Amino acid sequence: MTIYDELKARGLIAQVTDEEEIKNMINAGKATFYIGFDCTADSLTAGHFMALTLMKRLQMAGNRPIALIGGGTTMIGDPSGRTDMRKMLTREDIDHNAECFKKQMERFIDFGEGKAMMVNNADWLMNLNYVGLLREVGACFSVNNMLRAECYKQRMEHGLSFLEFNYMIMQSYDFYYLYQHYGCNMQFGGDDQWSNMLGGTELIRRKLGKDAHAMTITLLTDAQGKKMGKTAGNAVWLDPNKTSPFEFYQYWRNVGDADVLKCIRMLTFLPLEEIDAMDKWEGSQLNRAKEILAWELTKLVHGEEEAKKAEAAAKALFGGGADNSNMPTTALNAEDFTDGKITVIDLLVKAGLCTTKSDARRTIQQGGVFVGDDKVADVSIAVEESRFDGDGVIIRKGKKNFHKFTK
RNA sequence: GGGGGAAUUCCCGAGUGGCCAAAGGGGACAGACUGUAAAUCUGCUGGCACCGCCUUCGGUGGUUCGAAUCCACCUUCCCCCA
Repeated sequence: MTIYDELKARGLIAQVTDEEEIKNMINAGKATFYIGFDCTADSLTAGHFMALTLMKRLQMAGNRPIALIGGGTTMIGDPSGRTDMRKMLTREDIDHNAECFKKQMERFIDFGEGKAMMVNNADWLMNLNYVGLLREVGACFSVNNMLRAECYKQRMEHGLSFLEFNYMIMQSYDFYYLYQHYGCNMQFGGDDQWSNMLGGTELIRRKLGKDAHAMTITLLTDAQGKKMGKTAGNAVWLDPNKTSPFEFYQYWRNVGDADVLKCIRMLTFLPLEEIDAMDKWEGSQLNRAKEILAWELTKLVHGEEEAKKAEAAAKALFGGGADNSNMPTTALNAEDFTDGKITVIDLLVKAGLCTTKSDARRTIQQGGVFVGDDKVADVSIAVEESRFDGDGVIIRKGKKNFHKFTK
């Protein structure tokens, strides 16, 4: 099976500029393509992960990826699909974030000799001269067309600043620049980037009279149409310090029935035949598919060692096993106790299971807290210091949140 | 440049002098039912020393016994005219 057919079979392709051209190019391993990543935070997210896997798939097929870190474009802020303006980041923050991105990508993509490269658009965008840029590319953009672009739609209702309006031009310039300096003939990106990407192919055509191509990746959405890779508004991070491997594993272990196969297909490297076989699974059988999904992704992102631990911890908690050695754990010391005791409320807050004492109190009142196997019946209950000896005490909030305390 | 309007708790959005920690919806969280799923139902959703107290309604000052509500100035945004 060719790489293009595989991408298609996995449901990864959303839109393409010229299917035949693109198919031939990537199947032959002739493409030098780029994907841009704006560094708005200090870690990549599950959303970026899909782009990285695509990069890897194409790399394995012999194509040459360019990972573009958006040190320059992040100074502007992409308005695509957003209802409000992004917070302005300082140059220092952006540089720091770019550095973090770089480290995470290196673990995933082989940047060895001639295999792939990484560039930062701050290197060329930051030195642009306003009038010079306007004269160079300004005439190639039609404001009429730009205002019609899908990516600005939402912003036309709430207001779009001139700063952000220029984002498309910056991204187009990137493509134009990479085409000339690195022979980059294709751009990939999330489907929300489509209009920005076309800006680039258009610019290349007008300035250089050459064809460059663009292809977007299907956005990973759940059955309700919501973007996946987020919990309660927070991203699922690839940085283990921001989202622990266990939490990461649990996120995928908990996806809805309707979404498991789609996720496996789009995100893992399992052979398609194997996935097609799973397609027949139904009902509680799908739990097995969820385990596979969580295992595969955790392994890819955090390594086999961490994936094993996360899986073992999950089995211990939900499957009744005894191994709880990998549970998030906090060690208490003498100051934490008053009169040889510590209240359950304090434990909940300390563990981060509850954000405030009021939150902890409420959760207890609703019967959602357990110490060991015992339901906490009253908000004033405290735990004796001696119980923390040995294996420690496991405190649970709701069905899925655990924390172990030791001394 | 001129005129009009808006800013409320995680989000949307009611609230025009005391009955406001602030309606309603969404989301989140907890309970029941389950398969660590979905749907559904119930509870809950500022903080704390929790029958009480404290801090919030873009910002700063003011009027008043009392302000999310009135006044002044400021900031940001939207709309119309140029």
